[in-house]
Amino acid sequence: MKVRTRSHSHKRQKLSALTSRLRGQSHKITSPRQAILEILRRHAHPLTNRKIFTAIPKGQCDLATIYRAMHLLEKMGMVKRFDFGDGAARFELVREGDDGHHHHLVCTRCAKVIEIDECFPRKIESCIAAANGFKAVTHRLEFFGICPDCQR
Amino acid sequence: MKVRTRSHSHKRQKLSALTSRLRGQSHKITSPRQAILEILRRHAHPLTNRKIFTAIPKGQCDLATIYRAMHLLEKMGMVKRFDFGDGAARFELVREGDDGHHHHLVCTRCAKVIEIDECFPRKIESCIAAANGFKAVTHRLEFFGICPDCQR
DNA sequence: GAATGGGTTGCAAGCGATTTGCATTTGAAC
DNA sequence: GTTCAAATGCAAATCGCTTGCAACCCATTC
Repeated sequence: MKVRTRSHSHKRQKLSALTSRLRGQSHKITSPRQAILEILRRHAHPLTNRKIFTAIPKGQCDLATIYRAMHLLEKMGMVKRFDFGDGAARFELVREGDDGHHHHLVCTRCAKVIEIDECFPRKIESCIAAANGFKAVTHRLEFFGICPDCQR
Repeated sequence: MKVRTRSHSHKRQKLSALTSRLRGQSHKITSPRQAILEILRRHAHPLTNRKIFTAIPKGQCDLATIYRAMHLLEKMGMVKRFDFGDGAARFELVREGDDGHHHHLVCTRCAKVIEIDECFPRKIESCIAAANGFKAVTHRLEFFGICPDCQR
C-alpha cells in the first residue's frame, strides 16, 4: 500500500486573500488578526495558541485574543483544529473551498509532524453511520510513533 | 462493508480477579482502589475520572487518588485511556491478555457512546511507518456523529 | 494478635490550557 | 471627523490534572 504524504506544492495563501475572507463576513481586519494569520500562513504544520503567541512580536497580540481569534477562524472554516492528545489544541490554515481534513504522524519523542493526505476511514464512516443510525458521522485520526532521528 | 459493534457477550470481570492482578504486582488492595474497580467493572463505556469520583459514595475516595490510581492501572495495562477530544481523559477496563484497542462512535449532542471493535487503520500503520521511517507507530481514532435519539 | 514499614491517601496548593468580565480602544462606515 | 459595535488587553476565574506532605493503613513479620 502506498502512503501519500502531503506534497510541498501547496503554496502559502496570500495574506490579502485571508483578510478579505474576514472582511467578506464583516469581521474587522485588526492588527492582532493580521499578525495571527501571518504566523499561520508561514507554517505548514498545526500550531498551538501558545506557539502563535510567542511567534508574534512581543506586545502585538494578547494570548486571550489569539484564543478568541481561533474560535472565530474555526467557525468561519478558515482554520482546522487538531488534537495530538497532549492537552493543547493545534490549528492549521485551511485553503479556500477545502475542508482541511487530513491526518498526521507525530513523533512522540520530538513532536515532529508529518502530514498524511490519505483519509482511510472516510468510506467507513457511512458504514458506521448506517450500522448505528447515526447521522453526520466524522472522525478524528492521528498516528503516533518514533521518527528516524529519535530512534538512535 | 459490515461494521461490527461490540457484542454484549463480554461479561463483567470479577472484582476478585481484578484485585488479584493488583496483588500480583505487589500493589496494595486499598478500599479506594476497590471502589474504583467496582465502578469501572459496572460500566461498559469509558469513564472520566470525575464520573468515577461522583459514582463512588461520598467520602470514600479522593479525586486525586482516582487520578493516581488510573495512572497505575494504565501502566499495569488494566485500563485503557481514550480521548474524545473534550479535554477529559476516559478510562475503560481491559480484559486480561487483551490490549483493549478499539474505537468509539460518540454522539456529539448527548455523548452516547458505541464501541466499535474493528480496527481499520491497523494494517495502514505499517505502511505509514515504512513510508516515513517511523517505528512503533500507533494511532488514535474516534468517530463522532448524531445518534438516532438526537436527530429529531 | 500486635508491631513495623513502605506504599497510599486526603488535603491543599500549584500548574497549564482555556475562558470570561469589563473598561478601553479601534476599524470601518457615514 | 464622528460614531458605534466589534475587538482587544488585562486580570481573574475555571477546568482538568499534578504534586508536596503529613497522616494513615495494608501486608508482612514476629
